[in-house]
Amino acid sequence: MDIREVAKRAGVSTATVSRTINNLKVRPGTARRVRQAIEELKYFPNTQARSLVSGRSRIVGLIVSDITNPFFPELVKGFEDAATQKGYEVLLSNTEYDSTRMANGVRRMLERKVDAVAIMTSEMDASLTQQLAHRKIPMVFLDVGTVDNHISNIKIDYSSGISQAVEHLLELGHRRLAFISGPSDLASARIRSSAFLDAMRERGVIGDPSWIEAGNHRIDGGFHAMSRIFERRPLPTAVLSSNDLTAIGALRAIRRHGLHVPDDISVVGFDDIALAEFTEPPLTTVRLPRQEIAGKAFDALLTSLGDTSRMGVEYTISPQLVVRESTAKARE
Amino acid sequence: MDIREVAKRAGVSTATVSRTINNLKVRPGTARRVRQAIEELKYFPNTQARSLVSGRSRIVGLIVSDITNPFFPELVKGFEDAATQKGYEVLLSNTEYDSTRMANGVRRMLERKVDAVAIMTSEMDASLTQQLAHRKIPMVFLDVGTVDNHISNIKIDYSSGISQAVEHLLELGHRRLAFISGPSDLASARIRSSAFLDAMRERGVIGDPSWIEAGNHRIDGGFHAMSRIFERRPLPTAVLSSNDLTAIGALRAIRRHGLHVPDDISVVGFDDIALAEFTEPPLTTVRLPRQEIAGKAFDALLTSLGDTSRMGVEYTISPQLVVRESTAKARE
DNA sequence: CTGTTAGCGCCTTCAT
DNA sequence: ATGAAGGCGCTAACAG
Repeated sequence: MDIREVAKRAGVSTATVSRTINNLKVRPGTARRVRQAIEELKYFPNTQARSLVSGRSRIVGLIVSDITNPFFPELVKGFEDAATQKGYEVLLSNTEYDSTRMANGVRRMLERKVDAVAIMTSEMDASLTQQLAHRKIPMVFLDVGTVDNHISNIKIDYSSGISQAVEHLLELGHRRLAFISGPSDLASARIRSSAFLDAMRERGVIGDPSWIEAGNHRIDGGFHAMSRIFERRPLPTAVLSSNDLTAIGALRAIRRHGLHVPDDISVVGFDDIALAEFTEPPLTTVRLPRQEIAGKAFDALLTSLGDTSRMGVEYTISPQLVVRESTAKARE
Repeated sequence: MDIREVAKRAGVSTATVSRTINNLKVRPGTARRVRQAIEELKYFPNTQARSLVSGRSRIVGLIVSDITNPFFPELVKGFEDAATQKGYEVLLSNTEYDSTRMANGVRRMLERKVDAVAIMTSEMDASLTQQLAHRKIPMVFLDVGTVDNHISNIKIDYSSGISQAVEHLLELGHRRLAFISGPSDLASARIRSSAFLDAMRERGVIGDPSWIEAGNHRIDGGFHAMSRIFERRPLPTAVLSSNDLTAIGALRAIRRHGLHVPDDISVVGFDDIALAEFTEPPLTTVRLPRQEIAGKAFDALLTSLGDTSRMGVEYTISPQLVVRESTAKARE
């Protein structure tokens, strides 16, 4: 079942069938006959042969840190939806935060001749991206700065997100805000921390760096950070967290400490993972729209692929505060 | 950068290079020279060309319901790990529990010429699997019975898992056990329900079907089912849930009701999703080893792929009770 | 053991 | 607008 059979049945040459499939110049009547033959034979082109000759695979790579981290599944799904809608397949690679695995992933991408790659991990290895850049494979990064030839970027306005959260808490009358940060080797986590300080300062509240306690973006880190916060006086009346898992850990520590959220302490997360809606109480958090991020990332790639001017593009994503039940008026 | 350049540099024919790559008979010395040339040129074979001629793509399909459902990420990861380790790529498809999307997924698999497919969705469309069967593409299912030509199955011993949970609760002195089921149109959920009844009966406890309340395998379903349970007297002293999300909903309803887990009511989940460890209190649950399921599924596929006798294989997976803090001795 | 040759299924000049 | 022919990079006979 190949292009020749279709050609025979439609009484044309294989070239004409090929042109019909690819929407090139074919007389309407001829095209119709070809399409009918295709229909009748339930023919579809052999992707391998196609990419062998065209040099384009219609496969895009997606490199993420860890698909079991609740941040990523939605991102992956959004990306795949966008890709499959345009007739692309996705080659997924988990780095597990490990550079060897990252290198393997890149190798697989190269072997399978991906047309473009989205790199949505937190940190990057320059030598690996160079391998891709060298072959002029368009890339898009998640918030790592520089747009360049073939390189696009999805920028996230963390400041805006953190500002909204701080604003929300200040409006509720909170003045003593603590912040549980992410791992300090994670750029996006550092940005969130300083955005917190900035937001406080801008609003004339003393943004004391000592109100920042270190977490690790996991539940246990949030738990321990919150436990350490309890050893200090005065206690904060509200706690902002660098991500939702951290906030969940904090919620747990607060409950273990015999206090109640939000009556005693307000808690705000960041990311809005699916679970945030179902914590006890439901978590007020800053939503990072992952479907949108994924969609824009794919768009950026598509743009680079279709464009002769090889410059990447930059899209900015704005997080949005989602108020649920873990925040309330400050009591004091 | 192709096989010819390597051949030239090594002073052999392309056929010899090909043989070296594929570990066929080549004189050691020659092979060494070829490998060195490969090394120096950083050559790797073009996958497309390879599969065009061999007819095998070294891509396996993985069809799941919804990657944002916490049950699946670990499964996907396990499967990809197993696959990439053997040099296969994974083509992932989300059905969203929708048969149109499922059909699209199968079409994509066919177009990309997958060598085999793992179908890990809850329910199946026979006409679609026939398309695959027709092309003699090996398949493996998650617990849907029949092993056949090219068709393998990963069987899950739900009865054992449910039994362990029931046993655990009975040992703790519980006699009034309720069960929150999954959606009745889901085979695996029905099996769990009847396994509950069987387990009770076997142990001489009245397994009253009215102690089964309907959930939907989501948090809200667990919440509402538990709320309905609270309208009845006598109250159960322990609740077993068809999956963890259901149990989380139940935990929440119990807390809202002013009762305490495990002091007032014990709760047991099923699946052991990552989150189960971090609920409040940490959830006692029956672990379904998803990495293992994924690994066995891929093994089954590999077996079918390498075997001339076309019969599929069956592996059985045994769930394992994980005792955490949501279960305690019955008070009465 | 190794080289030569003929495709795998498709797209793409180059003619017509 | 269409057809004929060559080749994408590789593997699988078939010779030697």
